[in-house]
Amino acid sequence: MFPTREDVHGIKRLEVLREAAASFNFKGYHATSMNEIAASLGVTKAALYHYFPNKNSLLAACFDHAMDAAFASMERARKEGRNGRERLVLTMSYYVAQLINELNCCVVLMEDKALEPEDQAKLVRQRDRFERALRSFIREGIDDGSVVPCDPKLAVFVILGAMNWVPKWFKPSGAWKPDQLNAALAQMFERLVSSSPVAAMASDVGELPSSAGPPLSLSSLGLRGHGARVTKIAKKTDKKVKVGGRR
Amino acid sequence: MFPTREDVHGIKRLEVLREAAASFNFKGYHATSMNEIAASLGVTKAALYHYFPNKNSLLAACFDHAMDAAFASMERARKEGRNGRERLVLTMSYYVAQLINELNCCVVLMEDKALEPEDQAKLVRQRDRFERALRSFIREGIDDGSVVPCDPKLAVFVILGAMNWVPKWFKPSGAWKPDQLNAALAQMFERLVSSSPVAAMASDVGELPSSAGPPLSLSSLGLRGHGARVTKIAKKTDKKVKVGGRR
DNA sequence: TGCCTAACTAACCGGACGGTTAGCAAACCG
DNA sequence: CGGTTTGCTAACCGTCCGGTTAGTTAGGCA
Repeated sequence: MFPTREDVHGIKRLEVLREAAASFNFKGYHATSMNEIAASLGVTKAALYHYFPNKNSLLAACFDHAMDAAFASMERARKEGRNGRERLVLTMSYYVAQLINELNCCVVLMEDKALEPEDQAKLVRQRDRFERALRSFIREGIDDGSVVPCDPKLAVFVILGAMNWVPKWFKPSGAWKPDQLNAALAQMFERLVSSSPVAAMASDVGELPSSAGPPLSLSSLGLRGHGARVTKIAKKTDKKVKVGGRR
Repeated sequence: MFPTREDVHGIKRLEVLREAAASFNFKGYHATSMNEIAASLGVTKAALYHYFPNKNSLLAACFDHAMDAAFASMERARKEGRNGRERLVLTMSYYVAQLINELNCCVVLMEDKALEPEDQAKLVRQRDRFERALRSFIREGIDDGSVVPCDPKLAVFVILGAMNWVPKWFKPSGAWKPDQLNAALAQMFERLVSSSPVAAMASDVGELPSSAGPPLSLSSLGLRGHGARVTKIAKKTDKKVKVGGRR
């Protein structure tokens, strides 16, 4: 027996979650009806209630997933980054990569007010912990000289804002490939906080590596770039997809 | 007769709009009921329909207001800015200042999918025009040397993301005053795109000018900062308000 | 004073949506 | 094969919400 029954259940459950996450991201939680989610999956509304007890738990599961990805990314970045700045940028990079891969979209961090009080409290606790950790990366970076002196709270807000805005304009099926988005965002964040910002950035996201070597290796991100141009790599790759990356 | 009847009507209408904008911003459009808006204003739901034909037109009016502010800010910045970077940063600065003053909150640019098709089309047209103009500020800046070579589209997305995230953590009644927020954001954006980024930023937003001189003069923003620190100005001002600037 | 209109309320309507229930068909298990 | 569980559907229920309507109050104006 290849897939046991519980396996199938788990897989379908994840499929429901992905569809819900995509819809919540696209139209918003309250504007998405259970009927719509079900119809997108080719089932009826009642079927969804075999996998989630109610609509709100679906939203809570989205947030859970996102926060898990966030902390996993941070752990990985903590090990691999060699200073505060690298850890900060890598965290964001791994995070967006993971969310784009696992859910078909990326972030969901809006709509937190739609959660039940207990779920909301849990999310707030986790998110605060995450943001505090990001801020400490900044402080760490200021101390080790990799980050420019700045207000850590504000810097983190600006970066998170740019992150959470991504779903509004980026579609994995668009002209920019996920890896390019990722590299470009990292370059931006890098420049925002670096004590020695790069003197030039990719003048076209299409010029950034689409999937070169080990995903998101430090070198491919152009970290430690300083004066050297990082553009002109992988020129003219992946320009075929025409489905608009925007609207 | 001090206020004519039409004046009163207009004032009350604006009051309705402010309340609606605040609620939409805080809980989201679909999560806000007409009853709630009315109750916050001390009237009944039906009263609202004397000022707006339906709920959706309320949302459309919010977007209209925001886009008007955006274009007005851009026009002002176009005249006052001396190069592409200054025009870009000033646009954002004036924009957030105007929205915080007029509506009690700032931006609303999410929830565009909740608009009626025709309103949505109008918004999309306006927003595209605005974003294209911002991108051309970037290109202009790259040409005149004030902006680092980069992908204009991505840079604008990052900046807009940071802007539109502001309502999630900033409250005008919080510990950070609007002017401080404004100066700090400008400093961040400045650094993000400048061809010669400042070597250090305010390490605490509280250190930034709260309301010094003509609002948002270029000098007070630390534009053209380069190597000189702009912190330590107006130290220890406005630290009294205790209402949390977050949550 | 008396009329008219603007401003507002109380009560109601229809529809949509979250969630439930009953039942059916297939798969699993002895 | 027979009984039980699982996965799902069709139909339904209660509630909430956007919007309407009828009616009341108050101010402007002759």
